[in-house]
Parts: sequence; C-alpha cells; structure tokens
Amino acid sequence: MRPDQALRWWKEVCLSQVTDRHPDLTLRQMTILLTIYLDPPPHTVRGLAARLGVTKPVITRALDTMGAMGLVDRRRDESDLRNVVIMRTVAGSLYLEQFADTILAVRQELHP
Amino acid sequence: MRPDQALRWWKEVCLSQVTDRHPDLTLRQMTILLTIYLDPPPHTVRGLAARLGVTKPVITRALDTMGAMGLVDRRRDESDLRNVVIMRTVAGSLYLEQFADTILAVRQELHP
DNA sequence: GGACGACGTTTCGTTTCCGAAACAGTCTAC
DNA sequence: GTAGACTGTTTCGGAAACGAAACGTCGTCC
Repeated sequence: MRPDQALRWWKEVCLSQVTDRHPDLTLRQMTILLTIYLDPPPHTVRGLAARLGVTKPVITRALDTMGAMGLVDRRRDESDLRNVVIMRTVAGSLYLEQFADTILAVRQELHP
Repeated sequence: MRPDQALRWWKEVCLSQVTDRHPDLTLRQMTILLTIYLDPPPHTVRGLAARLGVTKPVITRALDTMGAMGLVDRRRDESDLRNVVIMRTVAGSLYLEQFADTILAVRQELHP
C-alpha cells in the first residue's frame, strides 16, 4: 500500500465519521474506547492513563462522557475498593463493530 | 482483513497520535486537512462545508487554527473577490507525509 | 493504629469548539 | 445604479475538554 492510498483511506473513514455519526468522539476518547475493547482486561483509570500518556482526569472525564453514551461502564473492584474496573457494554461493542464495518467498506470502495 | 484487525490498526494509529503528536487535530480538522491535500483544488470554504456536511463557520474556525499551525494558507480569489481559495503549504504536506508513514509503520508492526 | 502511599474523583480557571444568527464585502441582473 | 443573492467572517451564549492542584477514600507497612 502506498502512502497516498493510506491517507486516502484514512480520509474517507474520517469523512464518514464526520458526516454520519452523531456521537462525535474525541481522538482521545476513541483511543480509550478502542483500548478497552481490544486490549485484555482488566482496565483501570491509572492503567489507561499510563498507556495513553495522559493524566488521570482525562480518563475519568472521557469515561464520564462515554458512560453517558452507554459505550462503557464502571464498577468498583471488590478485592481492592480503591480501584475501578472499566467494563465493556453491548452498545460499545456494537458501536465499534459498526465502525469496523465502515473501515472495511471504505477500503472496498477505494480498492475494489 | 478482518474487522478486529481493522480496529486494531485504527487503534494503534490513534494511540501514536495521542502520545506523540503535539498538534492535536480534531476529527473535523483532520478531515478538512486531508480533503484539501487529497482532493483536486481549488478548495473554498463553502465547498468544504458542503463536502463535510457542516456549517461554514466550522470551516473558517478550523482554517484559523490550522493556519496558525502553518498547515494551510488562505488567499483571496482574484477573479471573484468573494471567494477564498485554500492553499496547501510545505508544512502541511510534511505533516501528512509523516502521518502516512505512521499509518504504514503501524500496519507493518501489526501484520509483519 | 497511625502515617504514608495509591486510587479515582472533583474542583478551579482557561481554552477551544460548537450552532445559530447577524455581518461586511462582492458579484449579478434588471 | 440599485436590489438581491452570494461569499467568507464575526459575534453571541453555551457546552465540552484541558492542565494542575487539591480532595476523599482505601490499602499497606512499621
């Protein structure tokens, strides 16, 4: 794949996100969401913060926002009540599933 | 390419953008930038607004921000002074070039 | 059991973006 | 030449995210 093909692919996916999708996720929010669903659990606030190289409040706020959207869920860790484990949700899985479809559909369009 | 591979690819690219890149572009800003550099010129504010399905002020503000970063430039259309044509810059080309490298590098890492 | 450290959250003030409406400047048509 | 349509921009109030610091809660360790 050539560089300009990669850029074109990325552009079309971004474009479809801008035009179609109503819940407009931040780059950080999207990264957090993908990390939660693709990396092996358990996920904690400090773990995500360290992984992304951001401060903890960034994670907390992103979880607030995406939690309100139903994309993620939080639960206290019973074994260590200081921790909060981030849970996946059906809505979140569906969201990313559709997003993956978009990525592949765009690819199909560009390189039939 | 399978759906989860696509998501994993997208995640890693987003992650590198979050951790590395200092100028953190919005999804809309990135889409505008890519459209300017990949679609055939000339580009105008109303054209971009129609293409992305957003209002004109969104484009104006994004151009302000990215213009301050040196990623794009604006010039009045001599033949019709109402229009503003958006110009590419060396810095913008370099930025997207490096971004394309990131995309391909991540891809190489995931599927060696 | 009390001091210390770690966890996630909240607060504070600032910055940025947003949508809708109003705006100044320019072209066009009559 | 003047009314009207069009360009891109600015304004307005409101919403959201930011960094840095302080906070309440909980575990650990002596």
